[in-house]
Amino acid sequence: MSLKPQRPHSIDELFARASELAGQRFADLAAAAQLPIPNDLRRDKGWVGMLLEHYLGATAGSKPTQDFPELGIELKTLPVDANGKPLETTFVCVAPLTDLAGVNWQTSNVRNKLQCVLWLPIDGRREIPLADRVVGSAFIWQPNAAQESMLQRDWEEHMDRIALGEVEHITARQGVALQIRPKAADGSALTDAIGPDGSIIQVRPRGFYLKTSFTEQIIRQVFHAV
DNA sequence: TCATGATCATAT
DNA sequence: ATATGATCATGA
Repeated sequence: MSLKPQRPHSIDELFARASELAGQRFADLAAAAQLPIPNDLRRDKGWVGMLLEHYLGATAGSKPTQDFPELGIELKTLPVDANGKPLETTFVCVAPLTDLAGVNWQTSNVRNKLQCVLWLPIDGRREIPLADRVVGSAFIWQPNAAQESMLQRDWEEHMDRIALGEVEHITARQGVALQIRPKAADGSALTDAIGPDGSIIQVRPRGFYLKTSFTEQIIRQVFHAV
């Protein structure tokens, strides 16, 4: 476990590697990877995700693809509390705000990323020192029919508003499972979007996120269903 | 208390 | 600026 793993060649291999991480402390994983561990995540919000990507051999970089495209799998960490309840929403991908002709749910980036997810629950409790937090039990999830139609309905509602030039009227309260929120480095980041009159306007970039109520049901379905 | 809107780091 | 990885922190 101290060596950098090679890229997994099968889903079983990937899952086995992920499963081995259960119970391991971030401090030990960081030490083995020879990575410095921050005191907290305030300035390193993606640190845990990057650390686990490293261990599982995910492709680094900023490509808009699944983490393991040859396996058709997306890797997502999920910070949870002592009861296994998600503490944060889950970022999925950036929301397209222009050039929407031809975009549909079937070929959407959201559906592609969520078709098969290797979830890695992690201890997200801020009251526990980052070094002492541990990885949870990995599980692979694919949306069932009800979940997929819920995601599709939300996605289509959001995209309709965007197409109608109502992006600035979208709030995180909209959507049952999938919400849209700002996704940017800071308030100065701007991108093109469709305005109320159909012309191009500048707005804060937006992203699709899974609401905690949705990921909580996934957790329940996997760990509390008998 | 908790979710929304804001923000942080890094690579390209 | 946009993509990845997300969590922070304050208002409700």
